[in-house]
Amino acid sequence: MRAALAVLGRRGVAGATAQEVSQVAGVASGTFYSHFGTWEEMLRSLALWFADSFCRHIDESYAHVVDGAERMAIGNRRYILFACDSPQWTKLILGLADAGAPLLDHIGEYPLRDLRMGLEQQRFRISSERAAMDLIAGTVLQAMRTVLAGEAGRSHASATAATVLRGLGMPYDEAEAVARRPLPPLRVKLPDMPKV
Amino acid sequence: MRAALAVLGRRGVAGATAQEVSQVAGVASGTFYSHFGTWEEMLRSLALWFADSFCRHIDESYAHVVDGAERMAIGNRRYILFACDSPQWTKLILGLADAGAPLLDHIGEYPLRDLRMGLEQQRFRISSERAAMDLIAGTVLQAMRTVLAGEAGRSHASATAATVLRGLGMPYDEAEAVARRPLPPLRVKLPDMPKV
Amino acid sequence: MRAALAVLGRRGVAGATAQEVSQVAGVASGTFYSHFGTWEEMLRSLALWFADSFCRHIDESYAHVVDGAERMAIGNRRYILFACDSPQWTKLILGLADAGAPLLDHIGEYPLRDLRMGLEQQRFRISSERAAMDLIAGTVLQAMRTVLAGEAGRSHASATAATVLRGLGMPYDEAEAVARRPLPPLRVKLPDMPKV
Amino acid sequence: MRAALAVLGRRGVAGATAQEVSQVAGVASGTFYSHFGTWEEMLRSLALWFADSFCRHIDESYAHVVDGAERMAIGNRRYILFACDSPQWTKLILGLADAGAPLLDHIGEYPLRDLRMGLEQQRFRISSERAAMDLIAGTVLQAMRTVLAGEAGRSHASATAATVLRGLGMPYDEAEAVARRPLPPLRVKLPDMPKV
DNA sequence: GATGAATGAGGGTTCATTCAT
DNA sequence: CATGAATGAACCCTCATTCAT
Repeated sequence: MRAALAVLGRRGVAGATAQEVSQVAGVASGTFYSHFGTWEEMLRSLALWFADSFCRHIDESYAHVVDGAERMAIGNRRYILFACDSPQWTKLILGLADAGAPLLDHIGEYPLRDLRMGLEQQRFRISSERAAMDLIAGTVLQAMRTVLAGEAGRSHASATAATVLRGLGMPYDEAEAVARRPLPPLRVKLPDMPKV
Repeated sequence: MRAALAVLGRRGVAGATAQEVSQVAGVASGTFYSHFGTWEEMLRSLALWFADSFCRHIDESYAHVVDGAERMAIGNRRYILFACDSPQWTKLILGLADAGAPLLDHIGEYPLRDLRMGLEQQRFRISSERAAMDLIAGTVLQAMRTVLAGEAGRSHASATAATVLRGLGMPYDEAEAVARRPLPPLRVKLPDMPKV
Repeated sequence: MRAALAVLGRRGVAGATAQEVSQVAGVASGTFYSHFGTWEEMLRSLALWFADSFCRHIDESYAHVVDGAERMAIGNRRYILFACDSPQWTKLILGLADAGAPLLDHIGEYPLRDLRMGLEQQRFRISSERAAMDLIAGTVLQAMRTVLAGEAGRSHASATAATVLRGLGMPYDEAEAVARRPLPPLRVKLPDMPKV
Repeated sequence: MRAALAVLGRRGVAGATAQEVSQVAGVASGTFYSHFGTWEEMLRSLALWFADSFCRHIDESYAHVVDGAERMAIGNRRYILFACDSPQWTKLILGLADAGAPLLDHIGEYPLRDLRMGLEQQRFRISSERAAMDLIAGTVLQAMRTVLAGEAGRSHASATAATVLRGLGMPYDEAEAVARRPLPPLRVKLPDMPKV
C-alpha cells in the first residue's frame, strides 16, 4: 500500500505498473495479486484508504467548530495546503479522481455535511445542492491542480476558500473574514514517499 | 483528426490507440506518425483544434453581448448544455483535460477575457484572479462530469452558472437573473461520431 | 481426491489448478503437496482411483456373465451410458485420457480379459490383439465424446457395442442380438459433483 | 506456420508457447499476433492447413479407387503409416484433436464419404452411421497413439484397417484381403521438422 | 502434519513506433 | 509521401511449488 502510494505519486496513476509497486514493496510480483487481485482493485483500496485515513483526520481536526461556513472554509483550505505540502500525494489523489475512482464519493461526504450544516444555520444561500457540490469539489480540485503546477502558493488556500464561500451565497467581506480565520492544528502523519 | 475524435470519444482517452485512429481514418498506421510525430502531440493538436473550432463558435455566438457577467453565464451554460447533448464529445474533452493536455489553457482564454471585462464593468468583485479562474474552470468541468454521469439534466446549466456568478461576487438575485437570460442562438456542426 | 474430481470435472483437466482443488477440499494449498508431491502425480492417483472404484464396480456388475462377447458388450455399453448420465465425470475421464495419464492401461485390463475370454470361447476372431484393443478403447472413447458433445443419446450405447463386436469378428445379427441383451443392474455411487 | 508445426510437435500442444513459435519462426513475438490474433486461432489455422494439405493429398492418392471398402482401408492405413513415419507430426495431430480443435470435423469428411460409398455398394452393413464414424475415427486415432508410443509397427496399419472393415460389417477374410491390397503411391512433402 | 503467504518464471497479449518498399 | 508488416519491451496476471511458522 505504501509502495503503491510512492509509485503512483511518482509515475502518475496512468504510468504506474503493478510490477514497480511490487518491487518497491520488496515483494514478488505475484504477491501483489495475492493482496489486491487486480490493479483496479488496488486503486479502489487506495482511494478508500485515503478517504478513511487522511480525510478523516482533517475532518476531526475541526470537529469542535460549529459554524458550517467556517467548517467549509477549513476543509477547503486544508486540501489546498495539502497540495502545497505534499505534491506527490496530491498527484496521486488527482490522478485517482481523474481515473474515475469513486474517490470523490467518499471525500464528498464531508463537505456535503458541512454544506447542509451551513444551510441550516442560514450561512449559505444556494439554489441547487448539486450545483453547490460541483462548485466545492470542482473549485478545490482545480485549485489543487494549480498549486501542483506551481502556479500558486499557500495564499491560494484562503483565496479559494473565500471564493467558494461566496459561491455558496455569503457576502463578500464575511466570506473573506471566515476564510482567514486561524486554522485549527492538524496532526496527520502520512507515510513518507520513498525515494526508490 | 476526425477519426481521432471518433476513437477517443468511443474508447476514452486512455483506451484509444494510434492504430485504431489510423484505421478509422483510412490510412496506414505509419501515416499517423507522418502527421503527428507522436501520440502525445496528436493529443495536443486535438485540444487545439477543439479550442479553435468549438470554443470559438461558442464565443462568437455571444459576440454582441457586452455585459461581462452575461457573457460569463452564457459561456458556462453552453459548456454544460454541450455535455447534455454530446456525451461522447464531452467524454473526450474531459479525458483530454484529465490527461493533462494543455486544453484548459486554450479554452481558458475565453472566460478569462470575460472575467476581466466583468471586473472592469464592476460586475464582479474578486480577491484573486487565479482563484476566480479555478472557480470557473473547476466548477464548469465538474458540472459537465455530473451531467455526463447522468446525475443532472439541462437545468443544471443555469444553476451552475448562477453559482459561478455568485462566486465572482455578484449578489444572489442578480446572479440568478443573469444566469437565466435567454441564450443567443448557436450553430455548431460538430462532426458526427462514427459508429466504427 | 473428491475435490479434485469436482474441480477437474468443472474446469477441465487443462484448466484446473492445484489451488482450487485445495480450496474445494478445505485444506491449505501446501497440504496438497504433502499428499501428492506434484500435480502430475495427483492426476495419476486420480486415474488409479477411478479405475479402482468405478471400473471395478462395473466389472463386478457382470461377474456372473460367462459369455465373453456379452461381457464385452456390457462393459462397452456401461461406459457410454455413463457418458450420458454423468457428463462432468466423463469430461474428467476423457481429459485424463487425453492428458496422457496411464488411465487406459488400468481400465484396459478389464476389456482385455473379456477379449481373451471371448477368444477362448471362439466367439471372436481377430488377427491382432493390439488392433482389437485399439478398436475397443478407441471406439468406446470416441462414442463417449460423441455423447458428451450431445450428438447422440442413450441408444448410441448398444449401436456402438454391436459395432465393436463385429469388429471383433462376430456375425452381424449375432452382434446385434448380444449388444441388446438386458444389462445387469449396477449400483455405483459416485461422489456428487459439488457446485463450488 | 512451419515454426508452429515444429514447436507443437516438440513440446506438445499443451506445452507450446507463442513466444517459442515466434522465436523459431525468426520473428518478434508481436508479429505472431499480427498473423494469428490469438493462440487459439493459430491452432485452428493449423488444423485447417493440415486438413487442406495432408488429408487432401492422401485422398487424391486413391482418387482412382472405386471400391468404397478399399478406399476406406487405404485411408485408414495411410494415417497409421503416417504415425510410423512422422512421430512429431502425429503428436501434433493427436494433440490438436485432444485439444478439441474442430480438426476431426474436417478430416472426418473423407472417411464419411468413403463410408457412404461403401454402403451404396453394399460392401458395408451397419446399424448406425454415427456409431460407424466413431468406430473409424476412434480406432484409427487410437492406433496412431499406439504406434506413437512405440507399441506397434508398420504392420499395425493393415491389422487395424481389417478390424475397422469388419466393424463395418465385412466378412473376416474379405476384410483381411482388402486391407492388404497394395497401397497406391503417395507423394506428400510435409515441411521438415526443424531442430531448434 | 498442516498452513498459506510468498514466490517468480513465464504466459498471452498490446501498441507506440520504425523503416524498407 | 504513404504504406503496413514488423518490432519488442512492457504489461497484467497465473499458478505450481516452497518453507518458515
